[in-house]
Amino acid sequence: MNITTKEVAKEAGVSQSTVSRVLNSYPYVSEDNRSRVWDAVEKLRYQPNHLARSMALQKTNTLGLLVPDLMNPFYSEIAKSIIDRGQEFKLNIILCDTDNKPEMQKFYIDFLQQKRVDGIIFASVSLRDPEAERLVNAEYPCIFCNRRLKLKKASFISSDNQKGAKLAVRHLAGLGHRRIGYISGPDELSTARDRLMGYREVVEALGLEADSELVVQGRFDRGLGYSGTMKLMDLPKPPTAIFVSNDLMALAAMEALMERGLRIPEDVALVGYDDISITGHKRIGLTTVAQQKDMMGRLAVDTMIAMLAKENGGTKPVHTYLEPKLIIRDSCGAGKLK
Amino acid sequence: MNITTKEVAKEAGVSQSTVSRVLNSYPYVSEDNRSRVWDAVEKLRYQPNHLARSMALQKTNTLGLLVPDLMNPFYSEIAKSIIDRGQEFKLNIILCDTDNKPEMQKFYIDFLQQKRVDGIIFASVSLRDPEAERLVNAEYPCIFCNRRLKLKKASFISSDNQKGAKLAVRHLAGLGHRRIGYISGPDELSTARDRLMGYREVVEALGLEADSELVVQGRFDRGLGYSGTMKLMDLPKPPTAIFVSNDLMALAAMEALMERGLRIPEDVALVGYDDISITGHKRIGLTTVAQQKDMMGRLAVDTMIAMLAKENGGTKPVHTYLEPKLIIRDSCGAGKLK
DNA sequence: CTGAAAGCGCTTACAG
DNA sequence: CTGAAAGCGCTTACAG
Repeated sequence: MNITTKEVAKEAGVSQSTVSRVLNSYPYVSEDNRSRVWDAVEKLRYQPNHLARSMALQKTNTLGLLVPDLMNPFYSEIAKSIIDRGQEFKLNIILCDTDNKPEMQKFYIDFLQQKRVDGIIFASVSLRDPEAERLVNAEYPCIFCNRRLKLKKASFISSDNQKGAKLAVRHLAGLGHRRIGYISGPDELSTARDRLMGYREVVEALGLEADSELVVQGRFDRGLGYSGTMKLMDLPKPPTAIFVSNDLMALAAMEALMERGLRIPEDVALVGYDDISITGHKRIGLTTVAQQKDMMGRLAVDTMIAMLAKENGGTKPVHTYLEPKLIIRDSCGAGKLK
Repeated sequence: MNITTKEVAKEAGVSQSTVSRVLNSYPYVSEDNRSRVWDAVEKLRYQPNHLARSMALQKTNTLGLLVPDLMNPFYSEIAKSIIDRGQEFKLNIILCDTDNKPEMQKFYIDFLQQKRVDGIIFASVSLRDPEAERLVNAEYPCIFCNRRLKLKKASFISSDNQKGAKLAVRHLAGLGHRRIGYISGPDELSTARDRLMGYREVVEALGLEADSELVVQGRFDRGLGYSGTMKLMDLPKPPTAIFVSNDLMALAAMEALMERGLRIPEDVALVGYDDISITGHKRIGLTTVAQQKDMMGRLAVDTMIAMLAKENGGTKPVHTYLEPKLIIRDSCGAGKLK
């Protein structure tokens, strides 16, 4: 069925070794043989077998990518960026959606290792992730993208989430808000934890109201954005502004506020996080903190390539924090000033 | 570095053949040997090498999936559905985003073939796609999902797009609209062509206004939704309703109308297609035609599995049209009636 | 510059 | 029930 180098060799009247050398542009092959091989390749429509090649080379030129939720546009953008960047370097990406489930993550890690990927990029990890830690400790090539691992020797490319949160809260405070609610993400994720720290820091620094019930625990999914908002607005003294730790929840928060008949930003100001593309829609106009998603993906790939280049580690881990940026739209109230 | 069956065999004191038999739950192995092998596997943390296995078996248990645009939530949902369904059958999916570019499609087809995937699911194909046709004619296992190929012997799972468009246009007509604009997709795509046919059929059947300038050519991306709407509203006699052939463009159409100071649905009614999740947001409220995305993905996988099961084709191609469903929200004007 | 041969890590007739 | 051996399709020292 499939053509092999053996057939090509026969057709070209050379040995398999020579075919292989031509295919891999090995320098010392006579021009004559070189062109005969290429002719045969074309004539037979030869397609190299990556499996066999990977077997012989002991590397697959393939990376695994673990994302927690492909349905979240934030992650489809990250994934796209990683896939595109990988392709520039002829690196294939196997994309796996862990659905935020640790057991899925474990399943996919095993799977990727069995596929003998050259390394794994995690966008799905929690601060303390035993499986991921095991890999890092075993010197298996891993890069953490967006979410980082607590483990110091693990390399990551992340946003400066603490700073992002600070931008958001300071902005709200600057607009006169003293009582700012916060809907957080799962505490075991670095992104959620860092953003919460940023929020708290500004609340303290600026002497904003700091009742503990102003912070509600979310889960980075739609549902919690809704119920969290309801909970905040049910407070005896509800906040005048809400900062939501990701856009998906902020979108739901917006709906919760609408359902209550509250106007945004007049009654409650709202700020999200991530800058997924729909937030810029005129009907939405959500003020949010943008992350350099594309850069994050690119750097994750570049860092992985660097890691794979040095034979056996020895190199220092890379810890990169990308600059976040506040995108001011209508939902915070500042947009109206213009 | 990596443990092989050889090591496991040695550890268990049996031959590689026996290890292989145990690993693949081959029936005739003594209980004794069986447990020794499993013990060794655990002790050594053996991970089978899929590459070698695929080489020997001449199948990879992997499918390629080509989507035209991962950034469109419609396709990330399709992809998720296919990946999830694949996993239930231990089929791995390599997801490739062709970015709607034929040359990318060609690149990925080659790539997937080199990876020796067992088959390819196309969600990215145009009606006349030479590369895809070549594969189908060569009896290479292909399933077309959502977009179909003109070629009769190709199997596809698609929505009944003609019917979907008819539902939308009839609904608008039922609300009293006689002059309905239509923003189409690229003519070479089955989805676009079928929807256009549906639109035309209803326009004719109901004797609606049928000026040719009521139909503008779009490209299934945001930009064209915007400019197409502008073009329609610039008409000497603009339409009172616009049907847009996908939600991404409809979202942009919404913005274009807002920019013009036109109210939806009071001044212009709007209907989209796809029912991507954001259209249900309270701030958006876009009436749209829902496709059975999840079912489409599942069936694509199931059909592929059936195709792979029968040795050499001979079986008839599968042509499945899934039922679309009109989701009525605010943008068409009917929502207000309640 | 070139070819024969071994090896990558599995699976599976074949013979016992 | 079990093992030795060949084969899947490449690559690469090794020897010429």
